[in-house]
Amino acid sequence: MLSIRDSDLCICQTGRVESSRSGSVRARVRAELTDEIKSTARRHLATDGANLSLRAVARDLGMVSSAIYRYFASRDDLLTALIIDAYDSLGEAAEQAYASVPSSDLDAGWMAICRAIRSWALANRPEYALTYGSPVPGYAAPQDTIGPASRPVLLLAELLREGVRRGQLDARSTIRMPAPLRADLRRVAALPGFDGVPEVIFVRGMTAWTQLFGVISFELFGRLTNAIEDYDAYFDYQMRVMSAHLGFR
Amino acid sequence: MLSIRDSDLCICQTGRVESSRSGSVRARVRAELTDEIKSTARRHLATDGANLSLRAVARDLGMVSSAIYRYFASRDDLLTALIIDAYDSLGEAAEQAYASVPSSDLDAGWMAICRAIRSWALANRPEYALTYGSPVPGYAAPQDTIGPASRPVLLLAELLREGVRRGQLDARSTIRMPAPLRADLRRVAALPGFDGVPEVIFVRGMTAWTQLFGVISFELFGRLTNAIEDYDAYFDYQMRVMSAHLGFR
DNA sequence: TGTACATCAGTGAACGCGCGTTCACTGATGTAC
DNA sequence: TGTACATCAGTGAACGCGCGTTCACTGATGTAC
Repeated sequence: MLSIRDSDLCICQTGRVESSRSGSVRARVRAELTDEIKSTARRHLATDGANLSLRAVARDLGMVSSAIYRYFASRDDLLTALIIDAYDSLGEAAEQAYASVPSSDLDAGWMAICRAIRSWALANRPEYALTYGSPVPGYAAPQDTIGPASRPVLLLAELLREGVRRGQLDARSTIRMPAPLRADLRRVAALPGFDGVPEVIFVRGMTAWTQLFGVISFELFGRLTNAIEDYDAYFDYQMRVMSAHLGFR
Repeated sequence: MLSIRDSDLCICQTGRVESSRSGSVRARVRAELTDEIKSTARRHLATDGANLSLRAVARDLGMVSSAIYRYFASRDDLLTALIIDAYDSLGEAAEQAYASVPSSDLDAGWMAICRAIRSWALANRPEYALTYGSPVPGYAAPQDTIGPASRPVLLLAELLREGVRRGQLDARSTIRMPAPLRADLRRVAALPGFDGVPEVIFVRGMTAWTQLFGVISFELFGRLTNAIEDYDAYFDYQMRVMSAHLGFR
């Protein structure tokens, strides 16, 4: 309780000096407290999972529970904010990893994305469960989450487009696709971000993408205990298998 | 409320006649009510997910909440019973599907297992989320769940062993496995049920297995909305890709 | 077959706790003149 | 620079609800003689 109040006062005192030039102090304090609420809530996710308690968060911050309502209209709104943040931070981590690799090396790009996503998941387990685990009972994700949620997968699309552009992806197929599946893939390939990726390659991308999250979920949700000990080696191997499946050359 | 009480009386009245020969009536009524509690709880899983409420279940059954404690020692015990039942019913469904196909046709066996598991998941969404989704916050699965939980994957092992026995699985590998991964796989291959499956084949089985649950989870947890419409076709295709990956011949 | 006692299912009240959300209010911060 | 008013953050009490679990009790079912 004291810590918050004290820091508020500090900010106000220093803030008052520059209040006229750098936007209102109130706005800055507000932004900071919003962040603090979110990060406290994030900590609670670890133990409570999706049945996150507003009151518990408020208690941790030394506030009265009703004060949270100045920042979030409801518990679900707070949850939504956490979900959006999670997708964004995952997306950013993956984007940075991909950017750090020469775009000519598709295999390296793929492995960088995979490893970044797994690292993020390991470092942010509750957030991973929240976003890629079972849906939260009684919670329906609003439209605002769609954009951030597709950020990671758009990176896959970028990788595939790059491969196509460079002629480094083999578009021949061994397994015949049924017509309805082809139709679905064609529709997706028309969406912005995915345009220009042939169906055969796109479906391979989906296989690899599913495998990526499948392996991570198996690891994090405990499906590999008593089987795998060296998770790093296992993950890397499985992603290499997918790299081969994607058919970079 | 009335329905339960009435049926109890019915059973008791007819039961009294044959009480001496077919085991105690009490035991039978007890077993029936235990089942009824579980199936009511199962219905609640659909809306409440893992934060299942004992009181709500009792209410639905027209009992007082404390009465449940005659059947389950705690809420977690009830949850455990549901989890065990889920694994068992999934395992049985998969086993039956596999048994209905000639054991010489490995591809057919694989597809039968996959489709049975997906069908079960679609028909039992909350149970799927409970067993293969994110772990329940604050709940630690006891030892009793391990057996049932491995029932489905033992079927994969059986399929692989059959393939090895018949010489229908190619044990050559294209991607080099690092030593620690090989060690892990060797350890698993020594467990009862998996014995005799070469590492290379076993790791392919894990790839396919991960993909199976990955695709189902993506479908059920809403990761494919706005992309795939014909889920059946998509699933079948992905499992065929895995069949090819397993390398039956 | 009948009686006496033990077992057990279900009751109802209580304990002690939690939660999300609303609302009238205080007092501090920001703004316009 | 100083004053008057509007905005806003945080309070504290309350509403109405939920929960898991315990416990002394009643009355029915089962068992042994």
